[in-house]
Amino acid sequence: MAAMTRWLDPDEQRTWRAYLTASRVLMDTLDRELQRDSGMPHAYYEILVQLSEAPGRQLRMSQLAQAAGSSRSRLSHAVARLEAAGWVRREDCPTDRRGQIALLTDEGFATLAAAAPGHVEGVRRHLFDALSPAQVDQLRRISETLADHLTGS
Amino acid sequence: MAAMTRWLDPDEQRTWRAYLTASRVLMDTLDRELQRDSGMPHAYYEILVQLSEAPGRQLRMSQLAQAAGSSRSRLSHAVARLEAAGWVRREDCPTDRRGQIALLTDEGFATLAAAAPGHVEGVRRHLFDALSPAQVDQLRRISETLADHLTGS
DNA sequence: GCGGTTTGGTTGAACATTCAACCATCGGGG
DNA sequence: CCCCGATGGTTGAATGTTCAACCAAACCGC
Repeated sequence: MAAMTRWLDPDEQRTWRAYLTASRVLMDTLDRELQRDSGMPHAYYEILVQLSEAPGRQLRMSQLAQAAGSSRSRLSHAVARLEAAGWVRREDCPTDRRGQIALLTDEGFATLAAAAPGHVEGVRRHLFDALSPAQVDQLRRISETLADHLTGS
Repeated sequence: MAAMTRWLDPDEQRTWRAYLTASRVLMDTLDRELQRDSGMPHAYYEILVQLSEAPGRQLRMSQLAQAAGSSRSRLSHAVARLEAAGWVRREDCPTDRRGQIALLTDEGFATLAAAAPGHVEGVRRHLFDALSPAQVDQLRRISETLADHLTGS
């Protein structure tokens, strides 16, 4: 037997709607800026960032998928595109014959280096400039709590 | 001449990463639950919700696009699908021969009513249950500030 | 080392979104 | 009244994402 639905009260409704709108508009804006200035969607930028921060600028496909918050299938398609663009290369993994290693090419690194300043400026303008230092701190705690809660369960 | 990039300091980095992860995982989770339980993506759910709350359960396409945070093109495609599913119907606008009115069918309303409890439960479980009342309040203020900032500029 | 399960990764089809081009109508200024 | 720019909406192609099916290699127990 089903328990009664715990509906949202008016305050929660308002919070949820505001959150939905804000995160949608923020992401849309950053995504469009990145596409306009660097010709890639935010998800692809994330992949390049993760690779650039990995030792040797390379990662196993699975680890890269995890780091970039992507499904393996999605990553597979994405890396195929990034490879076609010359920004990423694939190599066989020496220790596991099933494995593939994605590695950031010099050209990919250069593209990322060119894209980063504009994107960071966008994040600052659209997010941090609007919030007080206290709010930034609150947002960090809230986000970390949520991420823990979601991945923990 | 370009000004120096205002890079993110370590605290800001951490906040931005946490926010990215949390909002991505939250939305992915809710989206997958909605798809599994009701066979529609979150964006389509939003369209049905907006229609259900409009007077007469109908809206002009443009207003609906605005309300659902969608481009007109996207909405056009989406409504075509929703119409094929029998959840929405299109009618000509009597006062503007260019216009189209989208209206929620009874079947669409029933589908929405069936989907809502599960979805709301998901929002509560994945979002509100993880946060303290103070944090919920903070999140609301932050989100409203951001939305204002983004749509204002 | 054999057979079954799990893991790593890819593939193709279905679906969703974006972008630019397009058509029709509306509305305002000569 | 006519023209012209702005508005409302759709379309098709290109691009991304998801889902399920699949293959191969690794791991595990015996």
